[in-house]
Amino acid sequence: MAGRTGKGTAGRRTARASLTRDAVVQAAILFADERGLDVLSMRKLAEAVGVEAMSLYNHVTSKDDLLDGMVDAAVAEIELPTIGSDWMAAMRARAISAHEMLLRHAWASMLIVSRINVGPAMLRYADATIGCLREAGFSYAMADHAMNALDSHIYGFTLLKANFPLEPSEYAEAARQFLPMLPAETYTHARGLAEKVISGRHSGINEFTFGLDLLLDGLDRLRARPLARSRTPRRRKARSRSAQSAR
Amino acid sequence: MAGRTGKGTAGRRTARASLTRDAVVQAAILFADERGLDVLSMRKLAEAVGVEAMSLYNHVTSKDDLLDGMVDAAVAEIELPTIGSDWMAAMRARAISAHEMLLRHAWASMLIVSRINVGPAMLRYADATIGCLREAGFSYAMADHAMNALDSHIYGFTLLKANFPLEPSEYAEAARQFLPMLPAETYTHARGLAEKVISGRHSGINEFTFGLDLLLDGLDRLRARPLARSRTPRRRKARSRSAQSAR
DNA sequence: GAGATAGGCTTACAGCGTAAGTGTGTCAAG
DNA sequence: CTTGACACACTTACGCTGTAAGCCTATCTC
Repeated sequence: MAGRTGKGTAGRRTARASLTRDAVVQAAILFADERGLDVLSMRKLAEAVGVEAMSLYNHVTSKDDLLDGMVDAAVAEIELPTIGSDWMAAMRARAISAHEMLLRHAWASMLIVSRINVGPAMLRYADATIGCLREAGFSYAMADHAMNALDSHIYGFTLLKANFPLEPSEYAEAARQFLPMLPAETYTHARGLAEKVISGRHSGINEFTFGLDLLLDGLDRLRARPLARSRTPRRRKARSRSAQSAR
Repeated sequence: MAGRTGKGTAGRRTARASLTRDAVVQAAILFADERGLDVLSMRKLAEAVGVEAMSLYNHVTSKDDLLDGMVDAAVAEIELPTIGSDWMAAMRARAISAHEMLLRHAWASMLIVSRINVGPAMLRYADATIGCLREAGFSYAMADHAMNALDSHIYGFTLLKANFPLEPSEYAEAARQFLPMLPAETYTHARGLAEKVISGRHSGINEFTFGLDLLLDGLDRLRARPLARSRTPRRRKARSRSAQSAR
């Protein structure tokens, strides 16, 4: 699954061979950015770089290998959290940086959540994140939970947003056109929301930072008092243990 | 894009025609549950229901139409939040029910986040959710933000979990085998986490409810003081000292 | 009976990932 | 300068995909 290491024999550089694994991966990223992941095929990518399809296989072992390379290159663009400083600011910056990368590369979210990623950039990214949280006083288990919750938000939010086919400026008009499909008796509340968007009193824009800050604030409280988790009475009794030590 | 309406001419029922759109969709769901979405092709599905591939197109307009039908049937399995009762319990139950459905139908998360879904079940689902939050005192805008944050967690978490190729019982052993790939100097913290899992002091299991409860608790606080609201530039940070803005 | 129709069927096509084998420009060693 | 090896591009071919187009017939309505 790993693929080639890139430049094996160090210094050698032939005059003819301009194509490299890295060039193929970069071309694939550019192609997917511009035309979409579903359009990316080995034949079309080959055409884009000026060779025949099968020639690409001299540089990647399979299309999956190529996709792995694309993912790791994309993850390498994420700003790593700086260990030691204010953890909340660092994790917030990390999440926003990841979100921005995922918007730049609309294909990336889908690839990341649908395959195993153990490239060097991904490992570095996870390592820096855990390190930042550990430094902030979280246990390994809590750091693991926190990273997982934050990543769920990052990928989930971005996927939902990327899927949504409209620009914010088009929301109101789209809602107006969609309204007739929402009979008032059946879909009272969805209709109410749509009308709010039409009226201009709600933009319909969902901010990435809304859910992110809910999570960060909650994590901060857990960090402050890892034992007594919440003030809400009902359900969280048995669970509060797993909050801190997770057996 | 919509697809057929199902039974057009009401009462008619031929003796011969046993296949219906619904039967095709249900067969596809069963197929995808058992063998995976990537294996599902029109030819294989046709074989499974005992017809030729092209015969399926008498009941669905395209494979995309079939996938739309699968998604809406899956969403229909989610327990709707009951309007009027304790909103937090209702939203918690909704999220867990959705999560369970997504685990039953491992293909569903990916389909839901990667296409536009406006089937009746999805509309009902969204409507009931907004209604529940409105009833709890959230504004339309806040209800929208809340639903989006919760859904991001639901789909993001489930996708990350579904992608992960191991059973919890295998975590420790897998971590042991993976350890040599993590040089201690380069990946100090990730290695520390892996060792924690190996030692048995951290299961490695990430609970869906961990992030979910962080979000619900945060929403509850926002609901209590709706003035410190969503678009706040940076943080609702009176008490946590590490207030900071990370742009 | 006559005609319409729903819903099977076969055929065909362009595109996919990639296994397998061929040809050639460039290198290091003799 | 020759030679052998290798890197790397090439062609061909296979089985798979979704689906357009058209055919055939059992069953319905009149």
